[in-house]
Amino acid sequence: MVGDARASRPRRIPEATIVRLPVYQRILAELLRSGVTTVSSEELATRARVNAAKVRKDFSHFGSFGTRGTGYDPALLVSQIDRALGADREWPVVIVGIGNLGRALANSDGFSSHGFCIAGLYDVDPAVVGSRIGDLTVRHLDELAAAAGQQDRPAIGVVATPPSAAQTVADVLVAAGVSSILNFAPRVLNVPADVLVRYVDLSIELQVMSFFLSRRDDESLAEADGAAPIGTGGGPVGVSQRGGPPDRRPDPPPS
Amino acid sequence: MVGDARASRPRRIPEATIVRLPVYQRILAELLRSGVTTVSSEELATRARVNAAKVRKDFSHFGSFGTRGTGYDPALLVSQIDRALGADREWPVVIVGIGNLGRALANSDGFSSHGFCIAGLYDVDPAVVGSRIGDLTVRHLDELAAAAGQQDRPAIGVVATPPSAAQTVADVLVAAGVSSILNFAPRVLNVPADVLVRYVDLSIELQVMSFFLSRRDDESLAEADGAAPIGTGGGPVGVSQRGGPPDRRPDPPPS
DNA sequence: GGCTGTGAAGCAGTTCACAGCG
DNA sequence: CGCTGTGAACTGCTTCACAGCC
Repeated sequence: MVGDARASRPRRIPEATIVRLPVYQRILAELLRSGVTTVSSEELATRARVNAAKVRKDFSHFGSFGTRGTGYDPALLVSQIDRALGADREWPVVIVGIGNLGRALANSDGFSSHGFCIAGLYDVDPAVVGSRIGDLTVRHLDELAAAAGQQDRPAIGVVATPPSAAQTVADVLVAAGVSSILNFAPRVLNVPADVLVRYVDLSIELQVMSFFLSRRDDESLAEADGAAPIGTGGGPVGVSQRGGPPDRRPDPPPS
Repeated sequence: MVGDARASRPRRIPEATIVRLPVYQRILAELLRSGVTTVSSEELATRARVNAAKVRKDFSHFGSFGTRGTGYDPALLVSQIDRALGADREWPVVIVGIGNLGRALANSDGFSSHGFCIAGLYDVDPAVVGSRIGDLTVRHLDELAAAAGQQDRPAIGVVATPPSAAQTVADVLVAAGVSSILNFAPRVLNVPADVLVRYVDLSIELQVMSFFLSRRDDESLAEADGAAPIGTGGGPVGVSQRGGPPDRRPDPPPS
């Protein structure tokens, strides 16, 4: 809102905001479906379980779409968020590792919605290669390597293999020209500096929960101290949060 | 390190640190297996793709386990991290929603390792209820509700249902006495303030990647500006990071 | 000399609180 | 008067830089 008034150029949106946009979007889409034509930051904040000021600041990073005294138009917001997220293009995704998880992902509709299409399924197990999932045939990983400098090369690679194969697969993906990798294997990946890796890691999530669970136990045992429990403000379990937003959760690094 | 010298009481470990501990632990376990008896913060940092100072500060939050001039003893670190994470206890986990994802989770060894045990699998689909996975039989969700005030009640609940069922399932989990929920459904959950929810959301991850992908495209188009690309320091793609740590990734809130 | 442990500086993200517009 | 948009304060995390111990 200072220099550049051009609404087109996003100019530095914080990553923390980016991660919340899809959540708002989901909520807005639902409101739209139920015929709502205006929504306040307060209303959205409640549904998203965040602070209303955060909602307003998040939106302010890419424009002023609200009407003072009234609120926001869900339809407008949805389209602006789509644009900010780059959902106007379709990114081809390949999934490597067609076990239970890979299959779950392939069937998930997290892809079909919102500008992604599955461009290929890969594995190395002869028992799996050649089988069909939806209208796609699982191919051998070697064929992915061959897809290298092709015009049809994938933009995003999903690693759903056992950890022991993850680094090798990542190498193949990078060689095939992928520039973002979503890694479900519990392993830090080594990739070139210009490739983005994000991690989804069940066992980290569980261990974080374990931490808060035992923390809580410790606290109930130690019901003696001063006034506040230990946490930041009045939070119940140390850092952790009122039914949701311990907001934030890093992703592991590569090996 | 100020007042209480008692090594037992963790005294406020930042959540950001907690999330990295499992990563270090994994790396340390591997080093141990290969017979390494000492490791520097630098070495660990490289493998974890983080800054060495961060590694040292992370450990410093729960004690001084290193030897100056030498490094850390992996075995000692592993045991200390385990303790900090509360891995000395076994937390019973229930999984609700036995589709592809639920099955993948049930078969995953993210549970068996590190102090978790699957205490129950639940679904509502008659085609699934009664089937066996490993040595567990899938039960009807109603039986979970019945498990309420029991001594054997689960500590952690995993929601692996379609989004439309997620809130209902969360309610049942809370009623059954669960105090942490790991939600794989793309939906913000409403739970009481003392229940911790963490979110794992494929479509958010993809959309974040989409953002960075289009961001990058925009940048290559606009190869004109000043010296630095746009990002914080010298990072290649705005915020995003050298092959890994855009460190951080919030979780959506509940509806 | 090497590497840990840690104050202090720096930075990112959140929250407050209010000015400004409808 | 209500609700957005935003400077400014604040909180938490990261990084630097170095003192201290081996």
